[in-house]
Amino acid sequence: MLTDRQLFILQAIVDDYIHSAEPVGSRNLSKRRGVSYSPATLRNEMADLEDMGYLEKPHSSSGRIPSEQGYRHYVDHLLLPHRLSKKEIQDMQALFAGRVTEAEEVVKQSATILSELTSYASIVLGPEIFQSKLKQVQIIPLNENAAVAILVTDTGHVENHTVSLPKSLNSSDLEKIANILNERLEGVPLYQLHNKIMNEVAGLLKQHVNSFHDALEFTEETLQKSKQEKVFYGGKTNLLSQPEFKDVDKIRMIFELLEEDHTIHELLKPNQRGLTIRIGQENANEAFEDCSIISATYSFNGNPVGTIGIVGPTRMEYPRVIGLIEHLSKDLSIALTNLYTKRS
Amino acid sequence: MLTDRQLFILQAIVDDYIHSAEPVGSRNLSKRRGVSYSPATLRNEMADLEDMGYLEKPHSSSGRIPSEQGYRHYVDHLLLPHRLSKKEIQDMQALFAGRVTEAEEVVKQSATILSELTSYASIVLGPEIFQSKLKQVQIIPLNENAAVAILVTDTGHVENHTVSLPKSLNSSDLEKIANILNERLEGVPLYQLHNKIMNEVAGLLKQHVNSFHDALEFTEETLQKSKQEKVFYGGKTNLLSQPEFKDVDKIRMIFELLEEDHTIHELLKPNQRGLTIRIGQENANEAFEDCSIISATYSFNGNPVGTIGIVGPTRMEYPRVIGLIEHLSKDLSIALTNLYTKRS
DNA sequence: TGTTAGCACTCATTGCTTTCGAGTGCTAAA
DNA sequence: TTTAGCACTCGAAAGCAATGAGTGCTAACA
Repeated sequence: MLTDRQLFILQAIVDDYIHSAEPVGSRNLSKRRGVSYSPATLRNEMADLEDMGYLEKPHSSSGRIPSEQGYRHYVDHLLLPHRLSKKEIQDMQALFAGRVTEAEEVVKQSATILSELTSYASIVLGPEIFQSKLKQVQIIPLNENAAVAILVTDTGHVENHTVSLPKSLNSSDLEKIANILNERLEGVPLYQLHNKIMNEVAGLLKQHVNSFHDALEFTEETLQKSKQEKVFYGGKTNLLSQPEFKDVDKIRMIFELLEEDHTIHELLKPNQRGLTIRIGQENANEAFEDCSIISATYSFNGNPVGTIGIVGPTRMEYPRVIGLIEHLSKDLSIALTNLYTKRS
Repeated sequence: MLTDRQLFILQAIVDDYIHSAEPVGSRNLSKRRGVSYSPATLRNEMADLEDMGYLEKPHSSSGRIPSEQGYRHYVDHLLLPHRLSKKEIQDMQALFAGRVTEAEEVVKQSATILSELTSYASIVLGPEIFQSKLKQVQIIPLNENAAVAILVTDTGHVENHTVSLPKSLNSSDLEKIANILNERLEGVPLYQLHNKIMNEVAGLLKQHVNSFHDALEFTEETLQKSKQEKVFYGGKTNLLSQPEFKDVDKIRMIFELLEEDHTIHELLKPNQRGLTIRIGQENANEAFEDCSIISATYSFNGNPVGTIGIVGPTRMEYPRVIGLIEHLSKDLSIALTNLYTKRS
């Protein structure tokens, strides 16, 4: 077990290294305000901390840097709550000051703000819209082969895609189908659409439309949701300013990974609620071995529907980033939930 | 004026440097197949070419590299038409093989393909939709304060945004407004909407809706087009593999510029028709001083509506990139125009 | 007169030393 | 238990010679 003094020293070293990016030596550490031990004492303690795996040396005669275990212990036990500055809070609240009408838009802007405030890169997932409810369906024929299907949800989200138009359906059929869908499906959560179609709509279609098979297929296609994996990035370029990524190969691996939306989504998708911190190898991905990712879920009407996260070097300003993410994820959840419950 | 031999040598040097990224020396050049001059002769000619500004030396005893003027001359006078490979052509055509129903989607995918085929970064602008015609307007109230406005164009493009709902308009007013708009504005090109509203719609509104002033403002807001500057990027990460950008600061400047959509749009917006090649300083932007940009407009029903472009180092594979861009811009124009004219 | 061989020269790159200094571990004294 | 002292380590920076690909120039050659 670590003594109080060891904890204090570990904390001091991590704090120092986070800001300097330079290995911390005993001499400098002892000069730090608040530290009243001599270099020699510190050396002894630092050697012990290294033996226990909390610190490491880049080479045998250099200062110490925190190991991943060191960061982990710092994050788990030594973190002082960080006071956000006025400006930080204002910048975040400015997001919600305007009329919040579209969830996805706000979420995208969150990514931007977050990367600007942290000068790391941000990743934002979602919001997953399958919980929101269908408000209206529009089918707009474009030519004899294709139509645009538009789904509007109660959260103001609009999805659209083109659907192919079976020859067997004429425009009066389309109108009927649209009417049936709007009548039967308004207020139905998106994830239940498929069931509802099979159980209720199919029967009505059979009753009112001639070529039932085509009509059913067309209906299914019309109500297809866009792929769920919405991944937005902000401030990737910020990473280029970090000294640990001055090597182009390293940053290339990171950037290549950040283009794989699917992998990123898997990595960050909202499984557990609340804040997650992954340090270095904990990310289980070679490209991220020198990165830490801090992420938090945000929720919509009480259910987690997305994630906001920050990618930076393992030497990350944990206290501040955690403060920002916690604050923003809360604000975001409130804003989205307001948006949701205010609907008629 | 350059002699034939000088032209030949210039071409050989540019070709060589483009592929090796190493300064070209007389000795190696003379060993090149097809070159039958001795190193000494080449040295004389190279010195002359340098005096005339077509070549330069990184330092006094190194081989030559093309100057910007050298690239310019190469591009203007020495370019051999490049035969695209089967695979390249296939990859591009695969874009249009499927059902092409939405212009913007195809255009985005063009950016991806282009960056994959070239291993440079691609920039794609547009398509500017203001020429397309309004097909239908939908106004869907979300709550007492806001509604979603949806515009569908004859090209299958769907725009949507939220609009605030004046208290003075009730749902029957909204229905009336939507009816008037659809009746009067179908088939009207988007850029004429404003005029049409003022000239024709305003009168009808006054006639049918009580609070005329609110209604007019609401209508204007409803038909607001999204901002015209659509800029898509592909394969930025490719640039990290180029030896000229192994310096993080250089690449950071480029990436920062590539985040300024507005500047990029200004730089590439379709002014003149056809192919444009900007080499190094011709881009008039410090971040691009080591980059060349090759771009071509694509058109929609005969009018240029967008641009596809490639950003790479000045040492770019000009012949191949030009071949690809020309081919793709033509295909794209045809595909879009087909899409357009096939509409009912 | 245009081409080429020869040669001295240049300069980035590489590898090797040296120096410097911040840092360490260890021992012994306080 | 803490600290002063000291020898030691090792990366970074500086200096230096060797290497070699390249040049410009001159003189010989066809």
